Amino acid sequence: MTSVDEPARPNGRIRDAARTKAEILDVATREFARAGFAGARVDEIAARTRTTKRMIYYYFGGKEQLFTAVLERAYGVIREAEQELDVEHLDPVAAIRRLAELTFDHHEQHPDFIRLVSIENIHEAEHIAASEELGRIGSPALDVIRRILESGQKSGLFTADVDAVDLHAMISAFCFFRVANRHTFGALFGRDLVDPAQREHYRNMLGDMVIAYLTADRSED
Amino acid sequence: MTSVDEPARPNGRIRDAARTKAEILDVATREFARAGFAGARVDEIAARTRTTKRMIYYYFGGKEQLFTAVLERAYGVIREAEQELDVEHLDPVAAIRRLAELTFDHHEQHPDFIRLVSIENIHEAEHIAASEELGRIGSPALDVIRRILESGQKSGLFTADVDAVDLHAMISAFCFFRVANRHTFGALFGRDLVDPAQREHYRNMLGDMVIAYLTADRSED
DNA sequence: TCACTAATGTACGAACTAGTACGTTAGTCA
DNA sequence: TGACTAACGTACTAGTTCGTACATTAGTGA
Repeated sequence: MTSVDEPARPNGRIRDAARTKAEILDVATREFARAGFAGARVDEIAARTRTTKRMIYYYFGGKEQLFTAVLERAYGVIREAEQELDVEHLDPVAAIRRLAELTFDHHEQHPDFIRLVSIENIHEAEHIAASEELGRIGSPALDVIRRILESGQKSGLFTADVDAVDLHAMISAFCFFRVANRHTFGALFGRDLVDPAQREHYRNMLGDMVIAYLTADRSED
Repeated sequence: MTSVDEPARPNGRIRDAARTKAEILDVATREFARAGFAGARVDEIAARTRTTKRMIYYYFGGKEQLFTAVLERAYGVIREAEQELDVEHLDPVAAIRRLAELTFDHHEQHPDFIRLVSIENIHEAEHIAASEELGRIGSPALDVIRRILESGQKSGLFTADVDAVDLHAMISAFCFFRVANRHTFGALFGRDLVDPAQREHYRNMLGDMVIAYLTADRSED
């Protein structure tokens, strides 16, 4: 996330629309992720920036639109990361495993993003629906999966009938759940899914699961 | 969930503590699931019951404790369902598949429960932590998984090193994500994970995934 | 250098919202 | 049958929270 700090002019205020907007988005991301949409406080967000509440309304229009902007930026970060995906020089099995691991890493490194997505689902994705930007972005990762799958299926390594969106859902489900449901799962089963000591274990488990699914012989059913 | 309706006495009020409590819990479940903890309105809950806000405070003490009570009951429903799990007469492969399918079905049939759990995770499971009842319940499903795994491993059907809690996490992740993230996933990828026409497809996918993972040969890595 | 506008700050209000003080009544048990 | 209490209702308040009216200033282009 774009964090900004520079020596504020001794007395007078500095004018920098881009910086002010970015700072509001930074703080708002944390506040919405912390407390949910209804729980987040516009006054609290304003207090934690170097500007005032007035500016939130000036730049974003309202709480609702601010949340949408926060979501847009958060999804933008993922999209960028996905665009740098470079796994297609690997053989299909290694490529899928690597892609799954990168999803695993990204989710782990962006718990606020996970929380925002959970929150947006409580609101039935109404902000995504209201956002032009979010409506039209595809998923670079999906294209990558599509190509790897095709190549793996052609060479007979993978079971024929697996769909890219489904595989993406499977990988996301594992990675998302691990971070999003960390707290209830920990409280109920006494196991921290995000324990650093278990990180490699779960990372391998994900890869094993996906590869096992893709290479399994399903004729026996 | 315990829904209650009976002919209200023409004029006078009826006194039935159990019914009043249950009715409050019913309505509160829906309201919290709809809007999250902070977004839920105590007045709204009261308005939708046949009693008044006063009673919510009389019986539960406050909004926070009401949410905890709602969670306790919701988890109670799952626990009951899990106690009726009857799969151990099946061979290990069929038993695990059946167990996964029952989890799949239960999650699908209780979207409000899924939402409550998502909400509780936003609040870092603080209500579960505050609840004696929820702290001490184990998971009947977990015991079942443990026994099936052991039997499957003993007979050499399953890979040796799989842990019951991990397998439970894997199954839950798939089932939970499908329901919880339905809206954002649908908005971004144009696919409804809970589309009835795709139900059997995803139900099979889950079973295939779990069995493939459990029976895969991991020696080659 | 001056006028003009984008950017900013202050102060305030209207509506909402969790929670409570106080009064009432239905059922029950001695 | 009468007294006692659990169960219930009404009306209100204190504090919060989103949003805005109004005033101000920094930068910029003519």
